[in-house]
Amino acid sequence: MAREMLRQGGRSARIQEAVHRTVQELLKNMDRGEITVPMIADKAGVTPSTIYRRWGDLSELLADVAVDRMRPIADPEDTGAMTSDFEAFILQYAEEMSSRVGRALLADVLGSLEGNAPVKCCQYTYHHLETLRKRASARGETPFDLGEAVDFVVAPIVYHILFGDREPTPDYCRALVARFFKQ
Amino acid sequence: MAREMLRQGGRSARIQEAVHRTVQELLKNMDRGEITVPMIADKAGVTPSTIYRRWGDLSELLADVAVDRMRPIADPEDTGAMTSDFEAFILQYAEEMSSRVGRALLADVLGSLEGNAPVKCCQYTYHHLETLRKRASARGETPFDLGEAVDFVVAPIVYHILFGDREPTPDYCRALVARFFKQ
DNA sequence: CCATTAACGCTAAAGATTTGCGTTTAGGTG
DNA sequence: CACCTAAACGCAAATCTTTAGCGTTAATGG
Repeated sequence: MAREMLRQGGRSARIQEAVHRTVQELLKNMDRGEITVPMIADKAGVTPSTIYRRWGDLSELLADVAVDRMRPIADPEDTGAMTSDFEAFILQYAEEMSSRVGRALLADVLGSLEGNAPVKCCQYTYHHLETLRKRASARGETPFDLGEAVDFVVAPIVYHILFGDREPTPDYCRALVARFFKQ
Repeated sequence: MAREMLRQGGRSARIQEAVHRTVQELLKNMDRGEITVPMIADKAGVTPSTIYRRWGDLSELLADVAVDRMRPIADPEDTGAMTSDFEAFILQYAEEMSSRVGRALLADVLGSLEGNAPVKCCQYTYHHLETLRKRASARGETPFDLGEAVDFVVAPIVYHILFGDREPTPDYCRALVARFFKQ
């Protein structure tokens, strides 16, 4: 997001909502390279200057929307055991992030020079991992370390998606997970 | 780079050279957010349309320049043993990539939607690691696996730089390296 | 040395971004 | 609850960026 809103209610919120929704719809139907601020403004029923003043430029707006779309809606599935919980979460994470949409979200999040979209995005991941960790603790399993989970499993997956040097296939992801718990 | 040049000599090469040099100078003195194509064209003594036709847009040009700047100029230092070679290389890699300039290069490389800047950039890393691996083999040491080196060490460093969730300090990097060789 | 055509320069048109100014309205205050 | 203040907006002019047409230059191959 650009700056945090000083005014949260009414018109301001309605416009944010309309703009976000418009961006998401446009992203479904066209390449991000073809999307422009005036185009978004028109479809959202707002003037371009409103968008420029509020978000700065297109990449900040896209990053804002991307972070919003990445926000967790549900906790990771509970499969009954830590390792299977973890593996299930990672497989879904890799699939989502390596999809066309996921790659676009990552690009948008990392493309914002201002703001702190990257940190927010990565906090969502930590949050999910933390949920799994607590769940494991509650079961009496010896929990894993958050930082190590990111280093061993999440980081490699994201690296390969970003640099395109290999595909994060389910087999590859399972191997990462296995290596992590066997360390 | 946009497409590969069909004509490599004379004027075409001079212009590429001038534009690249101009971009690098501008990057030293100002934020990338303030740099524009007409500004580059002016300082390089070219018309803007030439840049647009050849590179497409600013982010492609920046990616092209960034890849160029990342191209290895020298092999990693030879310290006499594989583990110290590897650690020395990683420490330098982390320092370069986490610097102001390095973060900008990474952002530019990953910011190009077209082209294959990310793959090229990452191939440079593989090339360096391969050099270290061969050198170890020649010494009679049992060499490490390239893919695992990226997964265990390079990927976490890059992840933390990109998402800003922690600093890749020398201590942290050394711990990654130690974990890799102890695995 | 000549022919071919990729790549360039110039310029006008189209489009995106910024800016000034008046208006609306959210959030606070008496 | 009516009022005040300033944030956020709409509108429109000015500025800047990007695209496209067309003639010119010069790299490459014969």
